[in-house]
Amino acid sequence: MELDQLDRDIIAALVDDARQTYAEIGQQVGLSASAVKRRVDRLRETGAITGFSARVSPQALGWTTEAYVELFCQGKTKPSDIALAVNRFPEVVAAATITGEADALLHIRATDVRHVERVIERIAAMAFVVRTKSSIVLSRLVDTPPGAAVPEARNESATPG
Amino acid sequence: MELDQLDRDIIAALVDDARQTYAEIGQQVGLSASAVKRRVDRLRETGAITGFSARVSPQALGWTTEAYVELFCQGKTKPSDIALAVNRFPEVVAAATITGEADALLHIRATDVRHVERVIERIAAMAFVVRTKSSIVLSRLVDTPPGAAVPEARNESATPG
DNA sequence: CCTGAAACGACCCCTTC
DNA sequence: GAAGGGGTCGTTTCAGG
Repeated sequence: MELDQLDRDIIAALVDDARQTYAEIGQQVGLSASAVKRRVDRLRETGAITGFSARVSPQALGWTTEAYVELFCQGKTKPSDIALAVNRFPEVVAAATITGEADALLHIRATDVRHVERVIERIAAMAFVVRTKSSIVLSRLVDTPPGAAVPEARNESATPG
Repeated sequence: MELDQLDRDIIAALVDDARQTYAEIGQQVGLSASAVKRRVDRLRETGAITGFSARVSPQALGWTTEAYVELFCQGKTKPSDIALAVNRFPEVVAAATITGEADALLHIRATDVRHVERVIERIAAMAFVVRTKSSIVLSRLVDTPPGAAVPEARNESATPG
């Protein structure tokens, strides 16, 4: 589907604060409340906006430790096998198959380092896993709520330096 | 701060759908709408809930490609230096310093592989960067909206297998 | 523009320390 | 008897058509 600048502005506004009223969004983007609502409804129907969610502080919920784990799997392991397996761990908040030496990269959130260790232990014990390589997160530098940036506008990135 | 089970249930409900009415949430958790609102207000004040956001489909916005990039930096590079530098790239949606060989891990979203390449090129050109090691994401297996799980309840993970 | 509904604040009640 | 948390009600504002 096609998104114009107004759609992108509306999305950016909703990513910033999903509880704004349509009138408030309208003021920001230069539309009436009704027009904004029509566009938001359309954006939801077309799947550009998939829902609305509360942003929570993992720390406040007790998730103080995170880690990235590279997964090295047996030759014939299917991505769907990995997906099925890691989905059973609530601690695995993200996972993807990747290029390079490892087959997959997992992002884990846990209550402490000991907890991370237990989860990795269990994952490593799965049949198709040959070995794992973990990195504990020391400090988070960036954690962007996605969707604010605008690829099509060709301002792909600032030009640092 | 202290979170009881009611707070956790309310958070889970809001993570699932931030646009539910207080009355609806109240039905789920067993409270009146007013009581829910009071708790939500408190959760926001204390920082457990940091805001409300629209969930967007990166694909629909044109971000079809992602990559993870390990950063190897010069000996005396400070985390804040890395943070400052990578924050200028809207394509860097997450970054953290980590244990292991690499100093930091970046998560990049871009419009296509060529775009990823350009961003990595620019990052690699930064003064403190010695080298980079990139992995393109082939397929995303898990992408959890964080906050649904409940660490304190001691159901740390399913027991797969 | 109009209607129904939700948010919001005020007030009272109950419990607990 | 003071403080914290919950329920009820009335008013205002927003969503939705």
